[in-house]
Amino acid sequence: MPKILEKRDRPGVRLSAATRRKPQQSRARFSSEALQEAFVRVLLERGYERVTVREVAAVAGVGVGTFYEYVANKEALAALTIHMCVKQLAQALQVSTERHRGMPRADIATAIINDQIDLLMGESDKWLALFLLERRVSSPQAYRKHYDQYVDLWRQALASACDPVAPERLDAVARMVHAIMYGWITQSLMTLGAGLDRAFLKQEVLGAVRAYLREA
Amino acid sequence: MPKILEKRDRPGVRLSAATRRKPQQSRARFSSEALQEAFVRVLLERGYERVTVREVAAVAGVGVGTFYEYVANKEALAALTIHMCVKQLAQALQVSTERHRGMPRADIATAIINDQIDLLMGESDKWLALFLLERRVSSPQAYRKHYDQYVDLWRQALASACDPVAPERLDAVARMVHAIMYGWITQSLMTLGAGLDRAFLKQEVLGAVRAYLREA
Amino acid sequence: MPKILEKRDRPGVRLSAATRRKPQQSRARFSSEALQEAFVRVLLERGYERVTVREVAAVAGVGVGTFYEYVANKEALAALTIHMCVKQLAQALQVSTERHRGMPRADIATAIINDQIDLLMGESDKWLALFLLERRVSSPQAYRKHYDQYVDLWRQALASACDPVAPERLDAVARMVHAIMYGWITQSLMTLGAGLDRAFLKQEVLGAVRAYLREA
Amino acid sequence: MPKILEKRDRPGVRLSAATRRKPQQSRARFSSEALQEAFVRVLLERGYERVTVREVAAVAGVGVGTFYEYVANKEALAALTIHMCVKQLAQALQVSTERHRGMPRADIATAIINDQIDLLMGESDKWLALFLLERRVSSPQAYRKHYDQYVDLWRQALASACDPVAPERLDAVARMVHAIMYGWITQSLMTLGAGLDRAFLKQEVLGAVRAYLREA
DNA sequence: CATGAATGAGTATTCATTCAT
DNA sequence: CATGAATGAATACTCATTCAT
Repeated sequence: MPKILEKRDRPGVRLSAATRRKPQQSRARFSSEALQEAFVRVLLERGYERVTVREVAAVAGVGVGTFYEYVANKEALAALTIHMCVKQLAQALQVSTERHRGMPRADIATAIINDQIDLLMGESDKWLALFLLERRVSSPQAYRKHYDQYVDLWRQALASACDPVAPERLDAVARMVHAIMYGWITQSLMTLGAGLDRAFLKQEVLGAVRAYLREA
Repeated sequence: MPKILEKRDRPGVRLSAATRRKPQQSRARFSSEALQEAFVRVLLERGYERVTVREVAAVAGVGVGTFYEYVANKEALAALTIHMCVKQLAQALQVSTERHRGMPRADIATAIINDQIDLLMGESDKWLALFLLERRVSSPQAYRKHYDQYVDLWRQALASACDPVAPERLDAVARMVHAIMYGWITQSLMTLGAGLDRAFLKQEVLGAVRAYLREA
Repeated sequence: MPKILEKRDRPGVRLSAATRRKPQQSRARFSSEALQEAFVRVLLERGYERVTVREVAAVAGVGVGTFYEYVANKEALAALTIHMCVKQLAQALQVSTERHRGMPRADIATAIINDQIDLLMGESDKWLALFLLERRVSSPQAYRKHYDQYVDLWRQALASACDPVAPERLDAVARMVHAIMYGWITQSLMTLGAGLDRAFLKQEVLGAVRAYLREA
Repeated sequence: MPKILEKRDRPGVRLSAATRRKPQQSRARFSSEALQEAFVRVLLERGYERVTVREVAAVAGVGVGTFYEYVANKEALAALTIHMCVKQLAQALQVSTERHRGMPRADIATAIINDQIDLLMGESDKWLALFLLERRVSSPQAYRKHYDQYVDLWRQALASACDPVAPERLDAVARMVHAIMYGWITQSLMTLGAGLDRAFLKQEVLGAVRAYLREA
């Protein structure tokens, strides 16, 4: 593409050359993952509005065409990225749940909450960006899908306790526990920033959830 | 010199003629309000992405130029619309708060929650659309601004009870109560739709908040 | 016009309030002149592209409607402004010409050139702006009209000398003298800026014109 | 996903179909040149104000996107077009200059002037359009850049004569010779139209320049 | 499999101009 | 005679996506 006149730096290819993978470098095997990573990187740098397919591809070290070889489109990559992260988190919590099977519901909840907050706050920047992203792009349907997954997690957890919640209350209680937990974390992240204190986060939400469960 | 070029029905203005105000109809006095209303109407019909300035203006019964006479741009109208609704709601709750000054904190909380849910669910379609809109367009800064307003409301409410929360806990408790309330409502609205049962909503969240306040 | 949200400073109304005439202030009598002055002021401040009718009207201390009461449109005001300045200059030179009637052509030319350069360089900023403006807006027709006026001036001057140019050469010589003079001044103004040395300007062009006339 | 919405002939693309290149026709290699050519064509047809990116692209046989792939924007294309033409002309004159090195300054000047007028008047329509265009769009900076290039040409030419201009006068003389030449040609073109007589143009300006050089 | 040049639909925004008061 | 609120035509530009190589 022989440019004659220097165009002011074109939007969409603004990332410093240093951050782009060299073309031809080993990518191939997991281009989808590479694209997700690249997406998160660019997302953190610019915010969703400014993310361009060109730049994500460049950062991932592939051509634009290759981008579409692995991902249906930009929105799909956003959804996929969110989905994979959320799924990974849910799986980790699943393990946590199973390890505490048979214990009192308060202890199970405590464990899940501690684990979740540790997991999220360990990469708080990334998770904040993901929450923000989800707000922007996620449809209510997609939102609901993820949401139900977590509610289900709580349902299982609360049912597996030695002092299980009454079956007819299980659904509502699981929803509420998740609402408290998820609401508290996302809202705190958004209003207090990614740098907030992990201990504070835990202590407060544990207080609320334990109080609720005690009376549920 | 306004050209009278024949304009076959232009793409981008797809709203049925019936829904547009006749031009020259009484406007002028409250164009900003008219634009906000029109915005919500179009938002409900199409979703934010599909909202065009042209259509909002047409529905409001004004010209595009007039749109920009009253609103800086589309995004600003979205922000303004959210802002006005949220403000109105907060003011209504403020009144509610003041009416219950001096009563036990549980009663105050109950009143606020009941009022808020009634207010929201009375126009649940609109509020769902607004929540969705806020998710898409609101910056963390704007989010925080609204958020803090509500936290403040709770702070005042909890401080005005005959059994007030300990001052050193007031902030954290206010945040948590709002997190539970706001998380529960928005998440329920988004996952269960605008048609959900008002009584269920109230009963569950009252249970949680009261339990929390009892131990706070 | 009740604005609810502060719009970032609207384009078109950017001039500091101090520079605007108070409305209702004595204008009336010479609105057209006031508009021309205002136009030049705004032109100098912003460049033609950025001149808006709104601002010119504001600076002139009249309403937009009044602008159109006195001037057909923006372009017409530009043309009028140029026209009036050029005309005034030509008239001044006319006087100069007549004062030197009957003298040798070299002396007449010297006088005209000296006068013209003094006149232009006395307000070099304004004239540079006007040249620039003319370049941007003037049609070849309008250009030609002004041009011919000056050629005519030279024709009269050269014919009125005690050693007049041969009648069959008069036209061509007048054109050329004006071409040299006008080309030299405008090109120097544009490439060397409004701050250039008046003496240098005179000396060089006098040398060229005198040499030419000697052989014409 | 390019929507295949039926597009009745769109307003804003008014060029007769016959003049548009077939899409998919050989382009690619010289899109920038194709765009410049197309630009000149449309310029001649409509005048700068009426030139639209859409039409230039259509005439060049490329899509709008491709336009922006090769050119930053409309104004940049105008500047580029002027720049390339001026540069080409200057190069041709450079050659002419070098061929006459060592000859008397009058002969060198004569050669350059003859060549330049032949070159310009060979495509007088195009050059008139370009002069007009430059008037409209060129910044004083861009103007100066081109101007200095020509002055430099004259400086070299006058210095390479067997009867060179005194070094301390070289600059001023080069400026003046160019001013006479350039002023005469552009002003004649603009006031007398593209159809003027080449011989007349040459004869007059040669007379003036030779007279000047004789005394310089 | 990878590429990236070419594509064009789609929309926000400006500002000169009008005309009811 | 003056006003300025209302108007809407008109156009540049972006960037996701395709498909020939």
